[in-house]
Amino acid sequence: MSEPQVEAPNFINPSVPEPTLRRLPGYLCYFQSLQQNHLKYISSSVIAHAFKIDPTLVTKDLSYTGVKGRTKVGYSLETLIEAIVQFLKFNQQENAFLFGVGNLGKALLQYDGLRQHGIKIVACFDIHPKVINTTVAGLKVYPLQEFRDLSRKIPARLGVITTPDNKAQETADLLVAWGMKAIWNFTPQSIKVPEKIVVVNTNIYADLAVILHRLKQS
Amino acid sequence: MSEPQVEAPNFINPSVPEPTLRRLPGYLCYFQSLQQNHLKYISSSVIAHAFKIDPTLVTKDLSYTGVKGRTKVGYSLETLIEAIVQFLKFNQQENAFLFGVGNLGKALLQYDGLRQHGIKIVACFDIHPKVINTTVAGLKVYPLQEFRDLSRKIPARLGVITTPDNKAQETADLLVAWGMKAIWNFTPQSIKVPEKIVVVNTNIYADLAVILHRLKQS
DNA sequence: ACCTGATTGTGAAAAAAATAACAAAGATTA
DNA sequence: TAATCTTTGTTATTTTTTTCACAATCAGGT
Repeated sequence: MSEPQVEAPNFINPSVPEPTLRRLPGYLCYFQSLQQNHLKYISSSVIAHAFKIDPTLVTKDLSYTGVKGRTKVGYSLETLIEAIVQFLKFNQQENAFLFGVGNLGKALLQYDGLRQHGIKIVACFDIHPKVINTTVAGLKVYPLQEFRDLSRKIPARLGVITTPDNKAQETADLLVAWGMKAIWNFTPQSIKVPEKIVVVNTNIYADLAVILHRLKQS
Repeated sequence: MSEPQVEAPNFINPSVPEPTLRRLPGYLCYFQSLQQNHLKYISSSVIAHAFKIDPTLVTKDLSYTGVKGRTKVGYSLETLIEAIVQFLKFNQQENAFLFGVGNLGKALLQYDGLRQHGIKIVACFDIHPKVINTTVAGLKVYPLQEFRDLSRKIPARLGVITTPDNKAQETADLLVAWGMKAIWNFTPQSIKVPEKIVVVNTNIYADLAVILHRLKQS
């Protein structure tokens, strides 16, 4: 634990494959639970078994974070965890605005997990009088009109869209207009934004489709 | 609209690629919104543009559902929508049990979208006295002990896990023990189940990792 | 001091997915 | 009626991702 096992952070960073990026948070969660059980080291084959993938793939995924394993020992959990957290920027606070305080919006606002992974929702908005000015998870719900003002007062680059599906596009337009750099879209509706804006869609129906398809096959 | 444009449903079904399966619900939502705007036909190039992917890819995805497009016209929206719904089994009711009535669990219970896509949550369970016997979205919250009995009375193959992370594995074990065939795991924790059980993980941290990575690059 | 066997890490091969190229069909217009 | 031009749909190619094969390392035991 004395010498640094992490090297070449993101300097030699030949564009991480997206599948790798998507697996890393899963590893992280797994490693953290192992660490709570007082484990110190883990090998790629054990990880691979837990995730039902090939050990080589695990090795390659982990290599992107810069960690080095020790022959016959495996990877240090502590080092791995720190490296992945840093690599994924889960320790750097990123402010976010949330739009649409319905069931899902409320769930996200009350969810500790986002905070623990660097996302701080700094304000939330809605257009329904019934929720406006109520408080959810310690945050006042503002009318959408106030987004413009607040976006000037509070620095944030990320907008979370949890509106009804048919409001997704106009909300996205608004976010872009007031300077958001990234949009996390929880509606199944595809949204159109300028080239440079980062958009990531979280669409549970995609997962549902996979479940139903596999279920009917088996 | 008179002759059937849908043929070869899933007979000649050379295992649909998972990426295709995951894109289809997005198309469906898009088509439905277009239909509400009284559009009748759509071409692969327009779809491709909306989703920022290659038109050929759209064509191939749609071909799995058995729909045939018309040269110079495109695909009939009505036919497409019906074909995708049938293909993804969104019109066949699938009963589900939900475990863990926290923020996320409640949000899912109150969410109409699942019902509209064939998922009917028939009962929900928790272990905390504070929520047991309360009612959420018209469903009584049962103590986990009653799962065994209820699973015998109500036929269901799908279990939804929305417990805290550290309860995911034991919940999964219970689901398997009482005959669930598929598990939809909303915790980031990877779970270990017998070979034949279908598991799909919905892990928002995977999406978060992609956002943060793209955000820091740009 | 020397095996032994588990483990990392890398480069090659295979598989999967996306894109490109192109042929065929058929609305639409001249 | 013929020409044109958009669109589908198929086959080939390229790119991406995963898996395989194997060399190098080195803890732990003999």
